[in-house]
Amino acid sequence: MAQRRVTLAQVAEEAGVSSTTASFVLSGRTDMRISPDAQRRVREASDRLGYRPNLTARGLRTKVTHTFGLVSDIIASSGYAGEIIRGAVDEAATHQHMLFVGETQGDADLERQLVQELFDRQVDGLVYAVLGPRPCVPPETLRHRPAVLLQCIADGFDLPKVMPDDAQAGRESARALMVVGHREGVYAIGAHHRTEAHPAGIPAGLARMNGVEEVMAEHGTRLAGALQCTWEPAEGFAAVRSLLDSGVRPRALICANDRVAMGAYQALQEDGLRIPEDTSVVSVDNSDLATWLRPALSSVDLPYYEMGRLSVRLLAEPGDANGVHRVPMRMVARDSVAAPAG
Amino acid sequence: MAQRRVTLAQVAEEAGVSSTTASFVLSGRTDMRISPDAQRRVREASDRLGYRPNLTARGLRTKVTHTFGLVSDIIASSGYAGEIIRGAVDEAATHQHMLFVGETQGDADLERQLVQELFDRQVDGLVYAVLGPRPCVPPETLRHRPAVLLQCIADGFDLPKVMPDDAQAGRESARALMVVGHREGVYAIGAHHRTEAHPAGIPAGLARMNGVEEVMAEHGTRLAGALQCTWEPAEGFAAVRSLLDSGVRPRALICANDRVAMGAYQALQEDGLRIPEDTSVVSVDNSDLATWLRPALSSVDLPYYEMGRLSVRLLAEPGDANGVHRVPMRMVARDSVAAPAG
DNA sequence: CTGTTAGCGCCTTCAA
DNA sequence: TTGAAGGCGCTAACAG
Repeated sequence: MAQRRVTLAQVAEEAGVSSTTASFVLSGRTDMRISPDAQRRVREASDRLGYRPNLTARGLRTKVTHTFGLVSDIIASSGYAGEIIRGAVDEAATHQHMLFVGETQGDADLERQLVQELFDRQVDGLVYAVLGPRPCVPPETLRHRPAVLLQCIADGFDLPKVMPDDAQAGRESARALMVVGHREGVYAIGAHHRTEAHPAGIPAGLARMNGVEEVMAEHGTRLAGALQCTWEPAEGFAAVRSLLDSGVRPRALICANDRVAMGAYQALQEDGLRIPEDTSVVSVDNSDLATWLRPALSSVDLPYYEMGRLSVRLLAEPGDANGVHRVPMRMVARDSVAAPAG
Repeated sequence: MAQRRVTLAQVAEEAGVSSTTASFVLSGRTDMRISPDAQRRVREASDRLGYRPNLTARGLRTKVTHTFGLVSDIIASSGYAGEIIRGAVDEAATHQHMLFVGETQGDADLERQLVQELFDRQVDGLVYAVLGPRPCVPPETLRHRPAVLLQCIADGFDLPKVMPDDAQAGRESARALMVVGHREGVYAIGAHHRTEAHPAGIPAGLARMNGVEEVMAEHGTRLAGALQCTWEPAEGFAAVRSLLDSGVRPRALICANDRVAMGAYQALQEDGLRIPEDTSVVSVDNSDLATWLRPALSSVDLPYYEMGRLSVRLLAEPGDANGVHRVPMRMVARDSVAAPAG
């Protein structure tokens, strides 16, 4: 068992000063003049004894804990969304804060409880995150507290909100194809499928499609078609399979994410279509998967790390930051796009 | 700004009792008899005022914070290792604890500092994790503290250690092939390549190869060959490519992980070899990738979530748990294995 | 059955 | 330039 920790009082005694003096010296404050000699004695005593401040006590006294919380529905589940945590942890560290991480599995009760508990622990601020950009209702407790909403579309909450710029993602996807000359035979795969939770279609998908259509319109053209499917490889495969089976030879595919693109690759390759010579493919996520596919996949970066970072930064440097902060999504070009043949 | 929090003293006053009584009632202790009437009054006052205990103050007083820490070198970076965090967070929650997450980028100084700071915050215990199973030197501070080592091979630290059972993974891989009749033409891909950090080969790889060889020997056979490569798709592709180019038609491949297997698929398919009819493939990771490949890949589960969970459990329920805890790695059979043709 | 008293370890006003 | 005293909010001995 750890031997009893050294306290400030002990350091003070060892140095032959009062704890007040020791406190001033060790917290490096200069507004109160302490004689150089006393300073030295305190420092030496502290080192000799291996003093470490009790941060719990300090937090109780000052009401500032140098702690942030990150609560999300199912954060790490989606593989790379763990990047959000990394971004948040890193940014917290640069501000000398530690990060509490909590997960609620989407259970609203648990969520309220968790947020509550974090504030019971006197966190200096809280990031409330959901897995994908979507409407959601944060616990009321957040309302008048230092907090940031991540990927959470919530009207009536006057807080900073961090969102990926999905419309830009759509524009970047389309632009990558337009710029090499594609105009016809461009299909969207997994565009914005409807789910029980999102009867109008996934918000991210809708926003991206708007971006795609905007850019294609600027170039005097439009999508040849859009196939709905969930955002998994098997579904992407099936969607492209059905397209091919109906006799279509698409010139370019705009895939909802890298996993859908993987399915698309499988279907195209099954029919001997070459990427990018016969069919160009672009996608969104810029996950590792994009680099693993052959040929490597051009994909719009989904900046999880950056979003985690920014959220915490907004906590640490509040300023006047309420409102939506859109994190850029830029195309990372690889080898899956070429000019249309012929 | 949050209005001033309600304190226990205020609840006590509102209920017309002393704060001691209020404290006993609200922490649900029964060893001291409080009249039902007083209990009711305290509860009502607490509800009416919206009382929430200040956990910082409680922690200072009791020296128990209901907090654990998880510090690792580069935790979330590897995609699915974020699962470790999830497992740890979940298990902490079941023990009414919150989890601090910290990351050190492998910097030893930062590491010492982080561990120190977590104990300054009075965490009840600490998981020290590294990305892959490997020898490492935890900060001395951990020595006489409640801590668990995760994937960290450290002699001289008398602490519970959690490790994946890589030898079992090797046995499971080989067994899946043996059981359907493979004896010849079995190659290991990315077996245990040497790196700067591991001149003798990656520890996990070595352990697995031992398992593979053990089982194959039991069946009176051995590997036809082992190709070294780093554990990425491009390298797996290149390794299998070179095998095929040298005229070999392997009957089965034991891949170091799902990414290597993905590269293997690409090479095999390029040559028109069918999986599993011509060549069976097994692997380790059981990542999502295994389900995305066509045909779906049989892969030994790498239980990140479970390891995170177990580590925290060992913190929460210490018992006499020092020594190594091996977490089972079991084959998850899918569609990439078949009996050898002919 | 309940209240008084005394800290946990630290910071900070005030007086010397 | 320094020290004494008080209190952050809570719990735990010990009386009554």
